[in-house]
Parts: sequence; C-alpha cells; structure tokens
Amino acid sequence: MKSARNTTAKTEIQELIASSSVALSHSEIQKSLEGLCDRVTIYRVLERLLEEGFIHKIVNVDGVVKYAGCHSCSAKHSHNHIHFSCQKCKSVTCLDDVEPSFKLPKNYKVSEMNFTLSGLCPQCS
Amino acid sequence: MKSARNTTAKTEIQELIASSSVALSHSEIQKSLEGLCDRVTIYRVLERLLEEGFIHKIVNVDGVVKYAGCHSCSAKHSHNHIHFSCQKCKSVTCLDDVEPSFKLPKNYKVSEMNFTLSGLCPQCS
DNA sequence: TATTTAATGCAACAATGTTGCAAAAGTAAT
DNA sequence: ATTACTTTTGCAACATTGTTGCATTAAATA
Ligand SMILES: [Mn+2]
Ligand SMILES: [Mn+2]
Ligand SMILES: [Zn+2]
Ligand SMILES: [Zn+2]
Repeated sequence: MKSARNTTAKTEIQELIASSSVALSHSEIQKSLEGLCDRVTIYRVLERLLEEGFIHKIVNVDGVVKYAGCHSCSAKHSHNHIHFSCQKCKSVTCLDDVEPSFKLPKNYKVSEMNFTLSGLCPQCS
Repeated sequence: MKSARNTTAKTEIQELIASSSVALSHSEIQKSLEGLCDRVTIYRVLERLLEEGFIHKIVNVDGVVKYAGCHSCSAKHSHNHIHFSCQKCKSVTCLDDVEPSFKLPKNYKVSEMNFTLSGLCPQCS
C-alpha cells in the first residue's frame, strides 16, 4: 500500500493548474514555477495528478500536450467534452458543457474520446 | 513559380499511404521504405504531400502523428470526419462517413476539427 | 527523534522533428 | 544528348519532449 505525500512541488503544480482558466503545457508550468523543482519532477508530479484524478491530459491538434483540472469526474475520468484550441493566442480551453453526438458503425467499441476544435476563441475573434 | 518534381521517394510514399487502409506514422513509413531515402526526406515529402492536398495529418490521442490519404477533399482540406484509434492493434482508421454534431457557445469561430475515438476496432473486439 | 519509503535531482538516454548547406537529380530548352 | 536551371536530397548538427536508473532528500508515522 503506497501512500501519497504532499510535497511543495505537487502542491504548487496542482494549484497552478486548478487556478488556470486554460490548459497548461509542461513548459508553461516549468516557467511559472521558476526553478522550484526539476523538469523531471514536473513530469512525475503530472503523472501522479493524472492517476489521482485531479487533472486530465489533452493532446492538441498541433501535438502539444496540455493539462487541465478535472471538474465533473470523481473516481474514474470521464471526459466526453470538447476542447477548443485558439490558433491566435494558443490557448486550449475545456468546454465542459459541450458534448458531441455521432453515429458509429457497428463493432467499434469506444472507451475514450478526444475532441478538439481549432479556430478563434471569444477573446481573439 | 515553383514546379513540383516527381521523385522516387515522393512516388513511393504517396503510393504507400494511398494503398494503406490505416493511417501511417513516419516511423512506419520509414520501415516500409527500407532505406530508400533519408529520414529527413520522408518528413519533407510528407510536408509536400500535405500542402498538395494528397494526404492529411492525424495527431492521435497518444501523441503519435499519422498520415492518411485524402478522399473527399479537392482544393481545400475538409476533414470533419472521426478517426478511430484501436488500443490493441494501434491502428488509426479514418471513418470518413461519420460526422459528429455539437452545439458550441457563441463567439467561437471554428476552422478545423480533430475528433478521435479510442477503443477496440472491429478486428480486435 | 528514529524509521520507513515516497519523492526528488541529476545525468544519461531515446524519440521525434527542424535547419543549413553542399551534392544530386528532375525538367525543359538547346 | 547536352546544358542550364531549380527542386529535392543526404548528412550533420541541433532542439524539444519525454523516459529511466540511482543515489540522496524529505514526508509521514510511530
Ligand atoms: Mn478538458
Ligand atoms: Mn482522416
Ligand atoms: Zn485566442
Ligand atoms: Zn485493432
């Protein structure tokens, strides 16, 4: 039985993501932390926060990986919402209320979805 | 006025992607070509094929970039179809006929979409 | 305070993608 | 076929992102 520990790195990163209105990348987090901890530690903390269900991971259309806080998921992650990626300000936002619908051919079994729209966000349009 | 040239590398890569039922990654293409050309050349050929509208790029949920032939787009790319990523056989397939619908908040201007579902493909389920 | 072990820092590595530049190859005119 | 022009290629060098092993540090609990 492994028990998680509250470290400054974990606390800082968790609060950073929780208080951000947009999803953050590893490098953005690193800049914000200003040398508080090592690069590798950030990766490992993010991994832990993912496992613990505090954050979720978003692979943007340009390949950039971002992290955002979880709102409506408790035990299991359930992210069937759309993400919006602004081509101008590069922000990635969770549109928690927007759930897409579609009709899939038979014999496909879905367990996860990743929907991202690109364009201009309200601030940039 | 720059005029494109038909090279063996370009022809081979184009045919490889066109004849594949699933999307291919750079490394998969490189393996198939068996040293026909340099790593960098493959990147540059893919870039050209994208610009010329022969293929489209897919960033999978696991971050792996794949390329697939374009079917219904002529001048401009228009990819509003869903991609399916099999967690078992790792194949990425274009579901050209499946178009999702959703209701976006005001003031968001969409110019591109990237929808990927993960789970088990018909062969693996 | 002492013990336990999770978490960190550091170095080293791997994968993926980019850039500059000289050499090679495709295209069209001669 | 040869020439001239320009695209394309190969190679080396580099950047970014992410991973792993291992010794050290530091939480949590007794
Ligand atoms: Mn989200
Ligand atoms: Mn497709
Ligand atoms: Zn914006
Ligand atoms: Zn499969």
